[in-house]
Amino acid sequence: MKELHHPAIENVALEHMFQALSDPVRTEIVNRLATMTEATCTMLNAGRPKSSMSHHYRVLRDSGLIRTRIKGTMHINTLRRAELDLRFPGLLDAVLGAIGVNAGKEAEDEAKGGGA
Amino acid sequence: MKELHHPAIENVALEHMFQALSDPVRTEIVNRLATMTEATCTMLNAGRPKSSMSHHYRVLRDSGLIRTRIKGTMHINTLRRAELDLRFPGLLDAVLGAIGVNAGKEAEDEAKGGGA
DNA sequence: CCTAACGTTCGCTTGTATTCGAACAATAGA
DNA sequence: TCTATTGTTCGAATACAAGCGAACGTTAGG
Repeated sequence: MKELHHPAIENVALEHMFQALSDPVRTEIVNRLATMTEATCTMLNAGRPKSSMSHHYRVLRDSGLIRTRIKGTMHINTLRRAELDLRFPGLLDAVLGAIGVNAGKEAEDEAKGGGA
Repeated sequence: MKELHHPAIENVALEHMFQALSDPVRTEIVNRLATMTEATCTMLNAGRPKSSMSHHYRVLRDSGLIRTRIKGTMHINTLRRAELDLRFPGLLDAVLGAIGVNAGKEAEDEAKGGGA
């Protein structure tokens, strides 16, 4: 079993978290994980090549935002909610809320023809 | 009077904000502004060359996090707290709290010799 | 053992950020 | 007007991140 690396919660750096969240592909992953609680990589690959997505999972893992556990041939991803809430109280909830707001706005923009 | 550009609050994108916050120099600026309410650029330049710092102010401005108003020869920076709280309720407070936690941790690490 | 499925890792290209000196613009004061 | 001060802008070097095909490793099933 090939273990993947996850930083200890005390070593999670705020800057790395923000960096991880600065890419729309990754905020979308985080957003989905927030509602689905867990998901395999293929469930989250939106038609994109897997090498690209694997890169994003790694960034999210290294930043401390998600945890990936291996079951059979597939990798199951979850948000590290409880741990993160201990480390940075209230932050993840606020971020998830904002991602939701942002996602809503993007949908609006698209409806107005701004996203096409 | 040379006006600087600030995005309208509706056009502030979450990803840009996170990107702006992904650099320790900038989180420090934000952290200081959170306690000082306002500060000129020289007050925030920690011995670094001003062209570098000016770049960071610009990133923070473009991301929507700070506002710079010009008074005489100096530029006075403030956080766009109220506006941001309307756009992403609770986010900025959580971020400021986290930056504080992070800053505290870094001070600890340094005391332990990890930061040298 | 052989093959298919799931993701990671490698190597490369392209694009974007950071850094900093030097030149510039705007204001204040002598 | 001349000079000092405050910050921005330009330009170039360097470093970092995204994207993707191809090769690889691991597990499941035949």
